[in-house]
This record gives sequence, C-alpha cells and structure tokens, in this order.
Amino acid sequence: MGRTPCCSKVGLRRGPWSDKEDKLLTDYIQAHGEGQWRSMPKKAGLLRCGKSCRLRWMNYLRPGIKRGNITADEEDLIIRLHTLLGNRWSLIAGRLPGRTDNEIKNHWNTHMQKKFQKPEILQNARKKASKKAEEEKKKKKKNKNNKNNNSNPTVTTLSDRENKQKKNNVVGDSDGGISNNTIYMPKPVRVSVSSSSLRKDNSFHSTESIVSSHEEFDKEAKPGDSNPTWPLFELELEDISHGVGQICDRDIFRGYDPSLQCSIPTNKDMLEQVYEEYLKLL
DNA sequence: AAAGCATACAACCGCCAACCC
DNA sequence: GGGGTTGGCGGTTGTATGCTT
Repeated sequence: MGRTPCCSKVGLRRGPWSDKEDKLLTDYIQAHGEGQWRSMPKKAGLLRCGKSCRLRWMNYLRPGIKRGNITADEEDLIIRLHTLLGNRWSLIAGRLPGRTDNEIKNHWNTHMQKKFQKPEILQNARKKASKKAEEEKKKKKKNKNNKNNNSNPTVTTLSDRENKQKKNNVVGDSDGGISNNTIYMPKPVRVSVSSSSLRKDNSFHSTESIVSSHEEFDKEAKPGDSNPTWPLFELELEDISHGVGQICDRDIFRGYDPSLQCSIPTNKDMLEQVYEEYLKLL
C-alpha cells in the first residue's frame, strides 16, 4: 500500500473555508480537543480531509492567533532568526507568539525576501517564475497526454533539484547550480562563545562546558572552504553590562556567502532565545 | 472602462520522521 | 523488523484584489 489518498482524490471539498465549516471545526475541537485529524472531519461533519482541517485550525482558528500586520519589531526578529536558522519557519514562528509558520513564511516571501536579493534577481524573479510555471504547465499537459505511454520518465523538476539540495543541506539559486550566492545551511556542530564578557551569573552560565576559544575556532576554520561542517556560529556578548548583546553570525557564513557577513545587534533575551533553539538542534 | 500585470496570502502538495500495530 | 498511519514541515500554487497602462 502506498500513500493514503488526499482529499482531491476522494471527492472532498477543497479551497477556501466557509464560515460554516470554520464553526463546525472550531466547535468540534472545543468539545473533543485536537488530534485524530484523519477521523475528525467525518465526526465533525466536514467534507474536508484531515490535513486540511489541521492546517485551518493551526493557522487560523486556533485561539491566540494574531492576525494582521507584522510589526517592525516582529519583522526585525524574523530577519535575525532567519539569518541564523534559515527557512525553519516553525522554529521562527515559535519565537513569535501568535504568529504561524505559514504567515511568517508568506510574509518573508512577499515582503522581506526582496530586501536580501540582488535588484536584478528581484526584477527577473517573477518573470522567471511565470515562465517556469508556464513550462511546468506545458510539461504537465504533455505528461498527461503521454501518461498512457509512460514515455517521459526522467524529467527533473525544480522540486527534484531543490529536494536534492535540501538533502545536501544546501540552498542554491533557482537555476539549480551552486552560484556565488549559495548558502550552506548551518549545521549544528559547535557553539563558540567568547567568554571575555561572559558573566558567571548570566543565562549562559550553563554553556561554558561547550565554550571554545577563538584560537581553536580559527584553527578549524578554513577561509574560503565551502565545507558545511564548519563551526556553526559564534556568540559574542558585548556590552552585556548594559543588557545589550550582539550575535555575530559572520562565522556561520564566512566562506559561504560573503554578502551575508554582518553582525546582528540584539538584546539579551533575544540572544537567549536563539541559543535555546540551537540547543534543541544540537 | 477594461485588460493585463503584480502582489498578498490562504490553501495544497509532497516528503519525512515518529509512532503504532 | 516492517509496513501503514499520523502529524508536521517547507515549498509551491491558486486566486482574489489592487494597481498600472
């Protein structure tokens, strides 16, 4: 037995949710709780697949979901977390109370991504995307027509390439090749904390066991090396006595993507949050 | 006014890991 | 141990709306 059929294949409803459907789902979950998504639609009287119900609940109906404009502070946090975590939207969303991974992802893709793209790429992105979409449509049509003959078994789609890149922990450009802008997603290997300004009584006290010196750090780091097993990142606490820390992410990307070399000013709480995320990843 | 284009975002898809039997 | 199920994730698509020509 292969994958279980999705809603599209068993004639269930798709597309935007009506108020009535929202109410049915909300009422059911309030009465019976979350979980059992597969059997839920039937029990709740919904003509939707479980996956669709879960998505609707998690992203829009769940209590405490913040709708509307993402504030400048939130955007700032997203930028910093994205720089450190990459497209790990659920992790990022976990740091923004009331925001969902889907919302942050959408916001990033529509509002923020452009800020980090080269202008010429930005100008061409849509055109390329449209062109590609057209080509894919044509391919799909062609494949549909040829389905009975099974005559085109080795088409490599954009998704195929991206999945391969994902498996290699690499984000390349949309043309498939590894360009100058290729970023190796940071692997959680080691955390280096400069201890000069680390106070014994601050929240990083427990991290000292894995603190390594700059000398050791630099010995392992080979400038220009694209080996993604480089040390993950370096935390520097600067001016900690004023409660202001600084995360320097330059070592994550040093040798990977020079355009991303920058330091990220942040407060101590932010630093702590990010560090917690990394502890989970380690 | 209308057609075409761009943007925003809700929803879907495919994949994967964890879990269960 | 292996196959099926489930929940969760990130990428992508579809479509409504706004804007431009």
